[in-house]
Amino acid sequence: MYRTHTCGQLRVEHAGQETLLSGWVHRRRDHGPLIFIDLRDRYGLTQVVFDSTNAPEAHAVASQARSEFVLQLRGLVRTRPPESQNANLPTGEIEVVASSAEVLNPAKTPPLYIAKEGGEDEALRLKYRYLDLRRERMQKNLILRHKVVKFIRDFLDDESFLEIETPILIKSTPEGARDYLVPSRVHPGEFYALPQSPQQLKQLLMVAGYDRYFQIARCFRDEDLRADRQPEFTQLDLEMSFVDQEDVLTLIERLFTELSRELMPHKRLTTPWPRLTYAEAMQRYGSDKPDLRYGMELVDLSATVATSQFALFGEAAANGQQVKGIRVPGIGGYSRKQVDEVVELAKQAGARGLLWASLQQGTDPASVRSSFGKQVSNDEMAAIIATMGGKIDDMLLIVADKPSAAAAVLDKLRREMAARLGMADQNVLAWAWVTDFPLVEFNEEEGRWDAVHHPFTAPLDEDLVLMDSDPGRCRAKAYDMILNGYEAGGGSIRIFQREVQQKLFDLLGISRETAQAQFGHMLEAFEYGAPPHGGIAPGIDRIVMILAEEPTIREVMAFPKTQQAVDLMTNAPSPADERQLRDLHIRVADKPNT
RNA sequence: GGAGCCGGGGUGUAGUGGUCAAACAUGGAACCCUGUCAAGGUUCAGAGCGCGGGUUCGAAUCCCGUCGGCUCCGCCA
Repeated sequence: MYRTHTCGQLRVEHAGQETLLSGWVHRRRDHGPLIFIDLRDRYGLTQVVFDSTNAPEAHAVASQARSEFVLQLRGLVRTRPPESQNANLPTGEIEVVASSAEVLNPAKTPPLYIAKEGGEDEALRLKYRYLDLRRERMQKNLILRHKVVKFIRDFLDDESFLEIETPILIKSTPEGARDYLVPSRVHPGEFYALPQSPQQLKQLLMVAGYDRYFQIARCFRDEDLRADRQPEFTQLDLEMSFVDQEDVLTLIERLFTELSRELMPHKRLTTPWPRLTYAEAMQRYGSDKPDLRYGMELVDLSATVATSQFALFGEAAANGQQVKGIRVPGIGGYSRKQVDEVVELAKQAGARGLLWASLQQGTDPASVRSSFGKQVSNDEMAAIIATMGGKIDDMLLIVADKPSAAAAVLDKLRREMAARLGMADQNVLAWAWVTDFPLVEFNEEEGRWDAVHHPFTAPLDEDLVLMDSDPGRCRAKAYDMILNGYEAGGGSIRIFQREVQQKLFDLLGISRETAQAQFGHMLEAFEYGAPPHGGIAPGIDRIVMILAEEPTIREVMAFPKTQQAVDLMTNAPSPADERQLRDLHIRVADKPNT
């Protein structure tokens, strides 16, 4: 036996009991004849006292112990003298007086401090992840993650959902993200793909009659990484039969509202969740995943400046462009250098330029310091200020560009300014729905229509006719759940009628042969009685990241990869040996020079 | 594929052309110390500044290239 209690367990009521503890040396305070060791495991810290007069052998062990040694000790629990109790520790009212002790395993000086977090290069944390994971921050996050997944499982179980596993080795489909491929040994030259999501499989489960399915599913996408994107990540994959969009939204909203209240009781949220159409979100925020914790909405000035003599405004109106801006409060006093930085930021986001006007001196047009004051009349400036609701000490930032570019630039500026000004309340969970996404969008490069969500997404009933006449305006029964400026999940009601599916394939330029080769199993399945169905896939990593107030998804994953998709701990990926390659019928064409 | 930031004892930083064969803190070693909880005190050891070129009388410091980490754009149905 190694322990009778954990290091987070003992309290005053245990005083007088004999205890056996095992754990890591968190801190050691050596007073010579008296040594204190804080023994740590994932349950907490317990102070152990080693007294050279009462237990010289145990004391000798303690004097040899160092940080992160694994120790086992036996001793008596006792209430600490009142003046030496530690209110900061749950176990702070007691201590264990060691009678015997043993070093189960010594430890080298660790490259990371376990007791003191932060500061070091993240590469070091990733290389020694098993040490990093000992720290409170990662422990807290992984425990929260466990609780989130547990809550989801319990909730869905209560709602009659079945958790069903789907294969990791599946058929590659060409659309969407780049697949991770796995070579087949048995079939030379052929490959499995790892699922980008179990999309088709869950739809086939609906055909199979498992009308309420979910899975905590690992997904794989071979694309470049971001703070909120890893090559493998986890989704709550969920699908329901005999439902419309409202049924899915209602259930998921209830799940995550209850989850938020249960696990994050100190955070506020708005119920019912706000709903925005895609068009509305783009118009008001320039983003399909706006952070609703603050305002600073985009203002459309196109009408205000439609008749302006200022060439930039006039041309915009003539070319079907938009003039839009945001009002940033409190930065009217920005120096020329600071303003230039903001302009530079806008250019990085794709702006050709950025107009600005400082209301540091107030809203009288004559007192406004701006980049375009000489180009417009006082009346025009006054109209712009009025339309944007300008107040003293504001900075107005304005772009004139095609709608997509204006949206991208103002979204970037809105987020950057909100971050600088600390406008987002950390104690708010701004859940919301974005609905009515376009069904397809035109791919300029390839000269064809692409599915915005995926090729099984149903169009809105009333927009069905647009699939022929004006596909770009055809809306879909597709929806995203958003949270604090992140896409927390997305889903749709699927097409379950063969004719509509064929119509969409035709629109996407997928020939019957191609459709048969790629989706034949789906099309065939749908001919055997497919129920109306739809679903959603919330991203577990992102949601936990936001709940934990962490800046990256890596902080809520046990063993994440770097931006180059490398695991610094195991050094994956690594070359395969010749024997393995031969078995897999693979020859490496471009070997790096080593 | 592109842009930006970072890279120095075990760890985190100061140092932005000579005063630096590199300072401070923490960690490490040794000793002192019976109530600490970031314990305290004394002493000692520990890096030539990611790597490779270049500029200069002189380079952690400037320039070029390269490698690694991060952030962002492209990409992510």
